Amino acid sequence: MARRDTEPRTLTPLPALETWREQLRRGGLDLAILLSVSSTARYGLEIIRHLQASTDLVVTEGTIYPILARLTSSGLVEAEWVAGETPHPRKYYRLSGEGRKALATMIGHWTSFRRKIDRLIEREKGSGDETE
Amino acid sequence: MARRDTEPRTLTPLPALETWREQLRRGGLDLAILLSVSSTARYGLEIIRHLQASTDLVVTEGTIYPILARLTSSGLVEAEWVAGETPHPRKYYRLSGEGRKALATMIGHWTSFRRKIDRLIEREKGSGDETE
DNA sequence: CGTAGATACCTTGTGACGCAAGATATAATG
DNA sequence: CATTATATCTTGCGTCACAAGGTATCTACG
Repeated sequence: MARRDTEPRTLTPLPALETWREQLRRGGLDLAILLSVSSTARYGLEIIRHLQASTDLVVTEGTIYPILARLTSSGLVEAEWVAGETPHPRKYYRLSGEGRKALATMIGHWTSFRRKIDRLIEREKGSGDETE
Repeated sequence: MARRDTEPRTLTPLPALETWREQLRRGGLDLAILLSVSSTARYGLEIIRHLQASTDLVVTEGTIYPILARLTSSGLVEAEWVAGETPHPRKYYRLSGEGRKALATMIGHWTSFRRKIDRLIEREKGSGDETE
């Protein structure tokens, strides 16, 4: 447990930009996690490592377990304990049937949302934004 | 004030998908609003109409005024009252110098984030997701 | 004058969320 | 027994969007 003890815990009012970045992430986390367990069953820490390795998204334990619990209780993923094969039991999560439908819907929403923001960026970029 | 009185106010536990959609929006709202006032000064209700017209993003007054206040107090936009020319005074918002820098940074973050999610979707889509 | 309607801005109350930090559990090693 | 490594879960904090309701100002009608 000697991991993050060099940082004195974020007490600053967070310079507005940092807070925004965190906000942005929030919207994608559920989607990212569902995608992580969509083709293979994975356990908690494995999901964290998978996201980090494949997308650089850094998710901590305090973040992922509440989300997994929420996704489980709403029926989008199913959890199963697997013990014996590893030193410590692991809880594997996989997408449920309902989750698969939800995921398809979410991907649709994501695509639509992404398009809206991108369109706005392109429109405003070329509409007189020259300040120099 | 007879506008939204047909809907009995959302009391349902929100079927998980709805909550998620709202979460996703959150991350993009600041960005969308900054973009709205980046090339032209606009007042509150005008921003709402502009976003609706150009991107279908529906933002209500209860949402936009707190955000504008936050963006103003953190120095990313500047506000100016304009009275006399219209029946009712309007508060025009425009991007500040600092806001312009922040906007550029945010666009960078947005692009990077979007790429991560898109990559994840493509990877998982083609990695054994056939259930039929 | 009164009041009704339109426009515009702002505030309050509610529920939800991410996350750092810490707690808990298990098994192997010294 | 203590430590280390792995793994899951919980608590406390600050933050946010948003529906609903409130305020202020001008015009129109009688």
